Amino acid sequence: MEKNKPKYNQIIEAAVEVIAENGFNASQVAKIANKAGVADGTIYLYFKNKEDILISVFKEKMGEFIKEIASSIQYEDNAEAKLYTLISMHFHQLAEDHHLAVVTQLELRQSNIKLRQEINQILKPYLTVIDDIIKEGIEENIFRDNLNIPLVRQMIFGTLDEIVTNWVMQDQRYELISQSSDVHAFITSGLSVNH
Amino acid sequence: MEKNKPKYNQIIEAAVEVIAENGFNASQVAKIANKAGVADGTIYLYFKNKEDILISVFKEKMGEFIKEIASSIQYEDNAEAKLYTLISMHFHQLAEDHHLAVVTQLELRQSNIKLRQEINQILKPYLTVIDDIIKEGIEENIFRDNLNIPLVRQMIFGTLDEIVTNWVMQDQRYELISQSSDVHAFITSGLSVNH
Amino acid sequence: MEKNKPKYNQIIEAAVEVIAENGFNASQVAKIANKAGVADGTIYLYFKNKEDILISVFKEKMGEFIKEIASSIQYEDNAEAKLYTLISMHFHQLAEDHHLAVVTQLELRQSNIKLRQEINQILKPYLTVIDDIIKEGIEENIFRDNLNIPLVRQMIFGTLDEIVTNWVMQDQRYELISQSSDVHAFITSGLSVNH
Amino acid sequence: MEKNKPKYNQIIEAAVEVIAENGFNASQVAKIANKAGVADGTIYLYFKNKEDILISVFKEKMGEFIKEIASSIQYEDNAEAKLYTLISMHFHQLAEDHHLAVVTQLELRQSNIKLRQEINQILKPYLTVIDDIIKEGIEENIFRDNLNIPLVRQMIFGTLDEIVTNWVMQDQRYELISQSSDVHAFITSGLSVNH
DNA sequence: AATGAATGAGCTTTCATTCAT
DNA sequence: GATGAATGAAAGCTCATTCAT
Repeated sequence: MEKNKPKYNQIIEAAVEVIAENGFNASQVAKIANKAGVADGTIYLYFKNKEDILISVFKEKMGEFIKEIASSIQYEDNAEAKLYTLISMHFHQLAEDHHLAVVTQLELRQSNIKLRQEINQILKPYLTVIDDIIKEGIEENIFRDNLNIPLVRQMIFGTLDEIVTNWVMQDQRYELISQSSDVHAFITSGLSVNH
Repeated sequence: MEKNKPKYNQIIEAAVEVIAENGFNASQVAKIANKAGVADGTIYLYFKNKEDILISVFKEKMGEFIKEIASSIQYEDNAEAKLYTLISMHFHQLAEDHHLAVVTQLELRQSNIKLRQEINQILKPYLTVIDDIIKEGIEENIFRDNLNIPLVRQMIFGTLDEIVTNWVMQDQRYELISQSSDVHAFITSGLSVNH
Repeated sequence: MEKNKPKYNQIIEAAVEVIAENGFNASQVAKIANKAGVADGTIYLYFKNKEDILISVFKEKMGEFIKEIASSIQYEDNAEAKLYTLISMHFHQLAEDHHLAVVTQLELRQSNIKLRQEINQILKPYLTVIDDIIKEGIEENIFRDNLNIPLVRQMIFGTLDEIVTNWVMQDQRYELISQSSDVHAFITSGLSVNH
Repeated sequence: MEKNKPKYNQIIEAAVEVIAENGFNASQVAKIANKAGVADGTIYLYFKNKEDILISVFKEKMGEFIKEIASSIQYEDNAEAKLYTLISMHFHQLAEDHHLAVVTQLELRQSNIKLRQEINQILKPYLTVIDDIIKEGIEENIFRDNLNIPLVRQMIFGTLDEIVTNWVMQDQRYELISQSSDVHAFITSGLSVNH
């Protein structure tokens, strides 16, 4: 897969749009090809099959998503600040890109188990970022040192994910980003050492 | 929909098994009919279409799920105890029913948006139960009084849901129920007044 | 495969016609279904897949072909007479059924190796009939007793098959059946004890 | 068709190998180009289309095949000896070249009628060689003078062809060349005057 | 002459749903 | 009410061929 070829990116972008507009099951390869301005067969020069398009969409988009967050938090100097940045950037990036939000929160969940496991692999670096913040908080003596890290990570990710999914399912009728503070307060309360 | 007819329940039970065993996409109406011991056409005497089977499955199973929890928490006498019971029963019921856990956490998510919105409607009573616990906690002066209730509810539900989904996707290789205390501690720390 | 259902036979007959008219490669399932007067999907109630149609066509037709020959030769009372009947009936049956001749001599040869091996299995009973005639001729002291039976059988079958194929490929412009005597003379000369 | 260019022959040789290894239907132009070490498009500088490659393969290979036989028999001084040489060389050449045997006996038969008619044209010189032997045998008073020459030629060619095809389809598990004597004996008995 | 990226027509098979019995 | 044979629309993928470079 030659990712620097322009057609590769055309197809990825077209796929995001088509999936967001038509839903996962109604996203025929022909529709994606048409929106990308290439022939059906061209898709198969860049992707192994339809599933490969979907995985690649998620990989590319999630890669950018994580990179943005990772590069933003590196300048924050404690775990609480990093967590706040992670939460607000998580909300921010999805609030900014309507298609992406629909695709990640709703459409990609409709894939089969095998595909979801691949998606989980792609998510791992993000989960590692969360883990690292928790560990740093423990070292900084901000968070309790008896935390079950995988469990805490699931709680954090589950919270963020559910909030975004709800927001998307309610047609994004309310302000997502402004909830960052409340969410951050909730999570840090749950993790903090009792002073 | 004549729900007291025995065939209705046969079909519902068959559907849960077939979906759990074959996955959402490979759950043909013919397979469900076969497992239920009825003819394909008979399905359509009890359900409008395939989607209606799935919604009904979720409605029936979720109804029982919520009823169990609601009846258990009514005897607890404060919000923290109720929350603990809700968490442990949530985990308990899904840990006990392997098929149900797979169907609710993985398979039903593969449905389209329209179906998922119907599922969300069915979930509402459960979310109301959570809301009521939060409100009670505020009244009892156990939880802070400035909580954004819908947001808190999303965080609680998101946390529980993500933890169960993770557990199912890892083939239920670890003990789910024993995590109740940690999860309860995390959530109540996030909500409590005194820290 | 329920062979007494009328649709099964409709499809077999339609398949022979469609293959004879359009050739093997241009014989779409849709064309066969159309000619048989059934829906495309109905084909798959009676046949596993397209290849199964072709094998079944050959099996059914070859079954009749062999049965006719076998029942005709049983009343002949020596190997030479039996061989003559076999030759003339072989020619006769294919000369009578234009579609069948095209399908067996030309179209079915275009199948892949796997299919051809299945076809060879179906042919076996016919080859056994030939073998039995040779053996009988040896016992009757009409044919030489040092014959390599598999080789002789291949020579007989190869001769008949090539003659029919030539006749079909030349658009059946000459009389096939009338060649029976010459062919019979050639073969028996090759097999006879030298008197 | 510039047949003396090296790429022409590279493509022909590659085609024989690819067809023998993959079967007729799985022999994509791209595979042949790849094995020949040329670009897909280059194929079309030397051949009109895919069918033209196949016809050319047969033409080239059959040309050599016939030339070998024709030059060998010219030194034999009677029809019986010539026939023996023809039979043994027919077997010998195919037994020596595994790929060629598979391609001529199995794979090229899977082509459509039009292609097979072209192949038949290419075979004509070989059939003429057989005809000439028969005529010579009649003149030499070795063979009967009332022979139907085209029919006899079909019987001879059909016999040889069927024997080779059988041998190829049985994975060449037995010795082909050693059958020459039996086959020769069978055929000459069928043709000879004196019995 | 040579390349190889791009094209797009073409076809088997599945399965939710119907309806005559 | 119950059946299950029949329906037919729908879509992913392949591959021979082209043509701009």
